Amino acid sequence: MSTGKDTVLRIYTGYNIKRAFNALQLDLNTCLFPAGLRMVTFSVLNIIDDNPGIRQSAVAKILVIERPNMVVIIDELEQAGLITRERSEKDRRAYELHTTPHGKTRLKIARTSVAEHEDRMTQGLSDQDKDILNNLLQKIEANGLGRT
Amino acid sequence: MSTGKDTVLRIYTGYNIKRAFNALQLDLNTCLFPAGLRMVTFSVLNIIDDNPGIRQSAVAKILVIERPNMVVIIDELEQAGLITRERSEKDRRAYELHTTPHGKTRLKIARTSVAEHEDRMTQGLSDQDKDILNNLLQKIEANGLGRT
DNA sequence: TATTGTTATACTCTATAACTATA
DNA sequence: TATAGTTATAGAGTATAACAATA
Repeated sequence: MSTGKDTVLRIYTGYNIKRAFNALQLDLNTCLFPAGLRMVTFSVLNIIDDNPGIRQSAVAKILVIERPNMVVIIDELEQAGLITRERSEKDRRAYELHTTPHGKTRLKIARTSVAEHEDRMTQGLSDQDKDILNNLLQKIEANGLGRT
Repeated sequence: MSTGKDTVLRIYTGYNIKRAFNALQLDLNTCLFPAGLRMVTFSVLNIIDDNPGIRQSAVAKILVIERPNMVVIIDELEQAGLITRERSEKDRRAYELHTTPHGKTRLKIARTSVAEHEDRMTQGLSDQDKDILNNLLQKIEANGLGRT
């Protein structure tokens, strides 16, 4: 049946997730741009700030990023003066990552922008709706990871 | 507060959507591989089958794909013998796209695989849960598109 | 002039193999 | 031998500019 629309695909949860994610990512990157961050650098900065001294490989594991790709992300954050990379005393192969004061300030600014972005993207959703949504999304993720 | 996890990011709907989407896409592409399709070619084939004679630019608009990128996707589907590309009589600039019998057979097989994939990914979700999820995702998408 | 499809191109994201230095 | 970080590289996916044919 011809509809001229994407009705055939709207039955799929996967399609709806992709469309929502694309719209959301566009808005997020726009709102992070003034802070000099992207979705991935914002995520990494958050993880480092929440886990002082964490290693690159641990960040990579948490965010499911390949280690080679993590290197350039860490480079970018270090060169921007947002994090420090210091050799571990206990394991001289590894680096310990910390947010700088500048990084903490930047993170605070970025979090404010992201909070506004989240409010904008979840307009019309109640707090209960948001909880339900996050819960259902995490169930889907868990169903997928069970297959890895 | 150090948790060693991604708790700081789990408060964001955007992060949960990204994680769910990544898990879902991995599973989908694996399940579409035997049918010789990817997420995007499956989507395009569905749109063409649902809208016989549709133009490339219309498919691109529906799926939010740039026209130059659509060309190679249409090439791929045509070379696989799944669709035909015929000059429009009414507008000699445009092509009219149709699924071939082979394309319809392939689509049927792929839809069965994708249905299994969707069941797998939404395991533990009731029919009502799925409706709620799709509804909330479409609201988020609409909130984003309002900003374009 | 504007539009359809195209080519060329470039930039991001992602994934793998192989190296080094340490363990 | 295994691991942390790195380099090089290749494949997707995505985005823009400019062109030919047609409207």
